[in-house]
Amino acid sequence: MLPKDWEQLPYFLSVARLGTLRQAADEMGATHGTVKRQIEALEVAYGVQLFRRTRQGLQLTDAGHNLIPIAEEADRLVGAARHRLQGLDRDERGAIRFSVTGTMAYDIIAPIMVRFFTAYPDIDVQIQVTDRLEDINKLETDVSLRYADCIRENVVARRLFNLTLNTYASQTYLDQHRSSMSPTGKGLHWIGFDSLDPKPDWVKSTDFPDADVRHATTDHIYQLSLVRRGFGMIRTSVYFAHLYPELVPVPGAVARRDRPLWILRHTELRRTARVRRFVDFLTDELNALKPLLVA
Amino acid sequence: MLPKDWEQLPYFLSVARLGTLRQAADEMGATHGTVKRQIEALEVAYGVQLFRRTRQGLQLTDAGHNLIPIAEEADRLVGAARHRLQGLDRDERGAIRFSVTGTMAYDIIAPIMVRFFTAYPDIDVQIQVTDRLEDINKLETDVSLRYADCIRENVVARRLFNLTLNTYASQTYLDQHRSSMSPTGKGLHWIGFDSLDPKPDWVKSTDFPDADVRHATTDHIYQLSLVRRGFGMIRTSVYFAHLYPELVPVPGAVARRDRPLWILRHTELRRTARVRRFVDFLTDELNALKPLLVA
DNA sequence: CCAAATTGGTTCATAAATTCACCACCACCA
DNA sequence: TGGTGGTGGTGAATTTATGAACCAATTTGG
Repeated sequence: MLPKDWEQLPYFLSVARLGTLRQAADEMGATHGTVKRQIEALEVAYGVQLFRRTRQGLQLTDAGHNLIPIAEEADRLVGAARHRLQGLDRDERGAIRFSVTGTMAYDIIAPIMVRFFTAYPDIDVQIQVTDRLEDINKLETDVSLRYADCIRENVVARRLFNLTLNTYASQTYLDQHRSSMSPTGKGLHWIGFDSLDPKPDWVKSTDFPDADVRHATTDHIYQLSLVRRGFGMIRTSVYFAHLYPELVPVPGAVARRDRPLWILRHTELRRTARVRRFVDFLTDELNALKPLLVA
Repeated sequence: MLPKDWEQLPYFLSVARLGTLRQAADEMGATHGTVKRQIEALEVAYGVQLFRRTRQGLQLTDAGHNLIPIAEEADRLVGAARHRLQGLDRDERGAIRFSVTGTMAYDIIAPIMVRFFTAYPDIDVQIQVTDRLEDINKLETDVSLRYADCIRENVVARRLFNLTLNTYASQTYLDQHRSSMSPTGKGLHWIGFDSLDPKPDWVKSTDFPDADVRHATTDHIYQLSLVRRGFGMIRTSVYFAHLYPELVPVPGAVARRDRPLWILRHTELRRTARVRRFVDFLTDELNALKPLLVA
C-alpha cells in the first residue's frame, strides 16, 4: 500500500505559511479541526513533530523546516501540472525556451546560438542548461536537444545522427598509469557523471569495465577540467578531442558510434512559426557539424 | 479554496504505470471503484480526459502524457521528503556532495577543487552545478556555496564576505550604443538570468533600470559569451573583469558591494570530519581570493 | 466453442472523515 | 478589570467517501 502523505502536504504548507490552524483552514476551504487532524496524521506518518503548538499558533520545528523546501517544490510542480493541463501556459512571452545538456551547451551550441541571435535578432531564446531529464519537463520548455537511445514522451522528435564517442585522458595521466593498467582497466579511474556507486551501469559497457569511478560530476566543464589535470579518464565525443588537444585517446579504447542526437519540440501548438524557424536553424547547423561529431 | 488534486495524483501515477484500475487499486491499497472515482475527479478538476477507457485497461491520452513527467517528479519529491524526515538518508557513500552556482563554478571554484583533490586524494567530492535554489534542497547536498542576503533554512552557515559587482559589456557594444544611451539605460540591453518578463525586479535596482532584458539564461558561461559577442550588458563580479579583459565597465555604472557569500552545511551529523576539512579548505581558498572578489 | 478470468461501470450499506458547536486559555485593550 | 477576539483542543452530529457485491462486455485458454 502506497503511503498517502500527498493530501496532507498542502495542509502542512498552508499551516507553515499562515501560522495558525484557522487561517490555514480558511485558505484550504476546511475547518480548523480538519487541518489539525491532517497535521497530526502527517506527524504520525513521519514519526516527527513538525510544529510546536503555542497559544499564538503553530510554529515549525527543525524537522518541519527541513520539510519546507521539498514541499514547496512539490507544490510548484502540482501547480505547474494544473497549469499545463488547463492550457493556461500557452502564453504570453515571445521567447523560445530551449533546454540543452551541459555536454553540448558550450562548445557546440553556444556558437550556433550566437549565429542565430545575429540572424534573427527579433527572436529571443531563453537557454536552460541542464543534465537532468526531469528538469526539461518541469521547466516549461519549448525545444530541447537530447542525447538518448529512444524518446518515450509524445513529442515532435527529429532524429539527427549518432555521435561518436571515445575514451580520453591527459598525457600525464597515461604516463603515470601506463605500467599499472590492465586491459580491462583495473587501476584506472573514470571521471563519473552523477553517481559514485562502486560501479554504475555505464561503466560495464565501456572498454574499461574494471576502472573505478572517482570525482563524479554531471558538469562537462568540470569533467574536462579534471581530465586535464590528470585525475582520470572520460568518455566523450570525438569532437572534444579536436577542440582540446590535451585530451589523448586512451590506448586500448576504440571510438564507437553511440546514441543518436534528437531535437524535441515539447509544445506543439504554440508560436509554431518562430519555433520551427529555430528548430530548422538548429538542425542545419548541427548537420553542418556532423563530420566532426561522427568522425 | 485551494485545489485538492494532490491526493489524486498518486492514483493517476499508479494507473498510468500499471494500466488497469484493479492493479492500481491493489498497489494503492484500495478498491478499483475508489481509483475510478479519483481518476474521474482529477479529469473533472483539470477539465481534460487523462485516460482512454478500453476493455484492456486505461490508456493515457495526450493530455495524460503531458502530466506524467510532472507527476513523477512530484512523486520523487514526496518520496524524498518522507526519506529525509525519517532520517533514512544518512548514508552510505563516502563522497561529499557539493552544490555551487554556475556563476562561481568554473573560474572560482574549479581551480580550488583541483587543489583540494590534490591535497586530499582520499576524499571524493561530487560537484553539482545548479542555479536553482530548490535543487540544492532536493538533491541530497552536504555543502553548498550560496550568494544571498540571508539564509532562511536551519543549516550551519558560515558567512564569508560581500562580493563587489559591476556592469559590463563588450567594447563593440558600447561603441554601437554610445550615442543612443540614456542615463537610465533606455535603449540598452541586459543579458537576463531566467525571466524574460518585461521588467524583472533586479533590473530596477541597477544603474540602468530602463534597459530591456534580452536573451535570458541562468548560465553564466552563456551570459559571458553573449556579452563578448556584443549582445548586451551583464551585472557580475569585478573578478570576471580581471579574468576577461574584453568585459568593459559600462560608463555610468559604479562597482558596488552586493550580497554576501555563504558556505552552508546541510547535513549536520554525518561524516563531519571529512566535511569539516572540506569546508575549512574552501573557506581558506575563498578568503585568499577575497582581494580580487571585493576589489 | 464455451468456461474462466479479465476488464471498467454501477449500486448501496457501511465506515470514515468532516463539520459544528462549545471549551479552556491567553493577549490585548479600553 | 472585565470584555473581545484570537489561539488550539474536543466530541457528537452529519456529511462524505469507501468497500463489497454485482453487472455487462471482452479477452484468454483449454
